[in-house]
Amino acid sequence: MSRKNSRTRILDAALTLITKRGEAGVTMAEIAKAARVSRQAVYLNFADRGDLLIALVRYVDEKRGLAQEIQKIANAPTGLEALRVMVSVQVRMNPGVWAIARAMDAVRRTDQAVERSWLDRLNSRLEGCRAIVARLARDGVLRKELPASAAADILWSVTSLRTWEDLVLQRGWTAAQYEERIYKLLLSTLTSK
Amino acid sequence: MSRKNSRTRILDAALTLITKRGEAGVTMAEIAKAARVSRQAVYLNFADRGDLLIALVRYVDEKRGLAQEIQKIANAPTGLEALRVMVSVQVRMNPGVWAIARAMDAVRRTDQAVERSWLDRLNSRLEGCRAIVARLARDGVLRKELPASAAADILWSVTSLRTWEDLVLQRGWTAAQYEERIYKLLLSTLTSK
DNA sequence: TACTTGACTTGACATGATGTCAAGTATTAC
DNA sequence: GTAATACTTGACATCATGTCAAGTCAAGTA
Repeated sequence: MSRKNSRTRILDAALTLITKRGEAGVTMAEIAKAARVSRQAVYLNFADRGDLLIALVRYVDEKRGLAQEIQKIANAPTGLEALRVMVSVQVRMNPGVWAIARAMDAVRRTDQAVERSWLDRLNSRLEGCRAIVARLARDGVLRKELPASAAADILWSVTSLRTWEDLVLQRGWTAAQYEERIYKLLLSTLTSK
Repeated sequence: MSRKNSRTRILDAALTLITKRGEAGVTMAEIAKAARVSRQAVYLNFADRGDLLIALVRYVDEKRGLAQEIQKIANAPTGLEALRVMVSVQVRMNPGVWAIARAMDAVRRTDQAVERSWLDRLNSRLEGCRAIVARLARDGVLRKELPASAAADILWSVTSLRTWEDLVLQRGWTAAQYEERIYKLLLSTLTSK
């Protein structure tokens, strides 16, 4: 068994456990057991809990093809189309990602490295939002009285995982409802009709 | 020293520590020390960590006069005014409340009682949102194509502590900017101009 | 064939937080 | 003067994290 095999087995096990049990009380020992590996093997592959989580996010991104999905947004013909595609990408990605995001959020207060990784992702999402707002502005559909930075912040916040969690997981919106209503919200908030 | 004194001293100490240090790694021993009380006194007054947190939210609500603030919303002359007052109440209350909310959110996954208390508050806020939406509908300003339940969900999500945290704490919006922009967002999303 | 190396296992250990228990002390209330 | 109340002190069990040392086992190399 090569190290690589162990490593991905551990990642898969962690992913399954955290996704299924909502992050709470998933212990390193349980992850090791689920990966059919000794607890110490986990520490040989990952420095600590935070390190495992950071690796896990990357792993999930890759597994789900995040990069390609983001490309789809950039490839949209217009700013408005980009907006629509962004919401639709979210709808597809979030169900598989939110549990790991919760887990990171829980640890980041006590783990510098996790906090950095968290802020990294946060910033790159914000960059994406700025790009879309810039396109809206170029297309001349951005509300005149709204500063671009504020528009990007709003887009970023409204399309956050947290909002999705609130509306879909808590309030029971279907994916289709979320997609349509959030798009409309963004339309009426960010654009002039 | 009566029990009541110890109890409020503990609550004040916990409030200060959690508010200052952002909830992470605030230990029962630290709280006890800050309250100049033995660690066991904490367990005599509160069953466990979760119980302390639950008591803490109530304590903060009372201290900050949450009930009166909510009354102000109900007293607003129109639905649109209620909406505005709601946002303004939020701006004033959130800074003193968010740290405790974070702490509860962190524990609720592993603590049934905390989860119940969390859902309680969540539901009562949702009720408040429904009431405002009902007033908007009665005033005839609610968007026709938007179901009241969806409107309430959106209002609830947009005015959540999380959104406030994102925009004010993370993105650095001032209180005034938050108040104005969120009100406008709600206006353009929920009402027909 | 013997030797080394890499990847892992086993089991022990230190640390730190939570929550519990038993026994003692001081203040108040009757 | 006694009993109850509200603590304090100190010990203890439990559990998760992370570390360490020694051993196994298969593959590649001399």
